[in-house]
Amino acid sequence: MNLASPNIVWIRNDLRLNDNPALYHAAKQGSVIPVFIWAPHEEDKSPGAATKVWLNASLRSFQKDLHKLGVRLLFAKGNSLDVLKDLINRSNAEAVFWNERYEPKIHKRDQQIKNELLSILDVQTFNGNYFLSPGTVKNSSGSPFKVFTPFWKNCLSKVDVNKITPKPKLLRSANDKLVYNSLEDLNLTGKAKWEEKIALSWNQGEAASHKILTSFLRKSHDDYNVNRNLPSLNGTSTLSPYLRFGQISPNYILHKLRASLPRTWKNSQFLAEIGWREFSCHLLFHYPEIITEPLRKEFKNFPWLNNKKHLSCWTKGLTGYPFVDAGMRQLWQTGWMHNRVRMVVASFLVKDLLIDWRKGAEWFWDTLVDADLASNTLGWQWVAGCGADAAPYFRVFNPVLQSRKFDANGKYIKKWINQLSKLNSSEVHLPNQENELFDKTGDYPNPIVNHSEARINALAAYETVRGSQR
DNA sequence: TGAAATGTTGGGGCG
DNA sequence: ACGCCCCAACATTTC
Repeated sequence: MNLASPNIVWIRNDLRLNDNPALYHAAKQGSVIPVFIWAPHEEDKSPGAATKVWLNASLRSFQKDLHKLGVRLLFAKGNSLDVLKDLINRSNAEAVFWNERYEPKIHKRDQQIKNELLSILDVQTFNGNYFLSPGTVKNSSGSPFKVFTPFWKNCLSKVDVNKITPKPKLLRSANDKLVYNSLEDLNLTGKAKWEEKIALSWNQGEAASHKILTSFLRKSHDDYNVNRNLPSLNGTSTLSPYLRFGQISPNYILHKLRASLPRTWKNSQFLAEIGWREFSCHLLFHYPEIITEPLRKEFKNFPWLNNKKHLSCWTKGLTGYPFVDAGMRQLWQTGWMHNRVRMVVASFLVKDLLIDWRKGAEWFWDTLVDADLASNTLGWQWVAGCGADAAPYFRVFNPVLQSRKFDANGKYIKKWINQLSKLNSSEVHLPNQENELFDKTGDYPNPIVNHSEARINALAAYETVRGSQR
């Protein structure tokens, strides 16, 4: 251990000090050089606009956190291997540490980089962002689970509940002279108003995620099963973007949950939702082609309509179904959408409009601050009925009934659609039906499709899939 | 982590 | 008092 031969910590989706095994072990073995490399061309899918806004703010925050512990976060752009090799040469590093990622292309890239670097120096990689490494959860016949419940049961039986890596107390800086780029040089954000608005509507740091978790466990977890479905409340944790960038880890959440509910934590529906994130990651690891292909092959030739005008109405929140439009506007304005509403807008796109789930996944990928390749892909396939443990195709959400059920007084709708603010709770779920409401709703559009007709069409399309299955 | 269509039941109006 | 019908209300089946 000496300052002349430091350890490089390759920072990726792990912008945290707590429970960060790569950072911790590097620090334990000597001085550290943390580096973030912007290489969007190496990703399975180049990060979307909203994620870049989040990433930008988060990197700034993490830079500060590291600085407080005595080290500078380096920024670079280009090919990851080239940057790492250059940094190794210039710093005389003796080892490189990182926390693993499991998206297919990235995972393959990392394996290649690891092999390449191992001929020069020591490389240590860790599973820091999931409970278990993908590939280690199999059923009795040795294949991956395709149904959530048995997967999760198996997961819970294997997970090491005490596995949490301490926060390093002080980091020894290796070399202050090394400079690549500034955060601004990475050009993650422009000066657009929406970018600023999204950046300001959140507090992106690791510390913020801990506050959110603490407050959620104290105030909201008890009523989670009911309140998580009501988008006008803050019944969900809103931790998704923090999990996406590793500002908080599943192990850390589990650690706090167990402290809060020592006897009943295993039954937590909230924890199960983190389980779905795990499930998605493991499935994508085993079936890399599902980013673009349906997991259930019989959906390969599904007769999507892909009406461009309809797609455009959906993205803009102009479908004429208030609950759907409110969700799409919340997404556009904040980079986030309540989970219940995500299911409804997704069902509307895929089933009422018969637009390919991949179009929806693209839009979410670009607009969600928590856009994660595995969760996004599997979530959309689930709604479309072609994924794992998927909603049966004949389960078609009625956007008006969902609205009445989960936003009875229209509070959520009115928050996001100004034109509907004057309607009472019986009018707000489906206005503009050839009646006198027109004066109250301004230019809010009429429904672009009739739901009951759309439902019949969707079921007919499903028949063709069932036919090809035989 | 649906909703619509269809079936069943039982109370009450009424001839 | 009785049978008949209507139709909520609930249950089951189907998509």
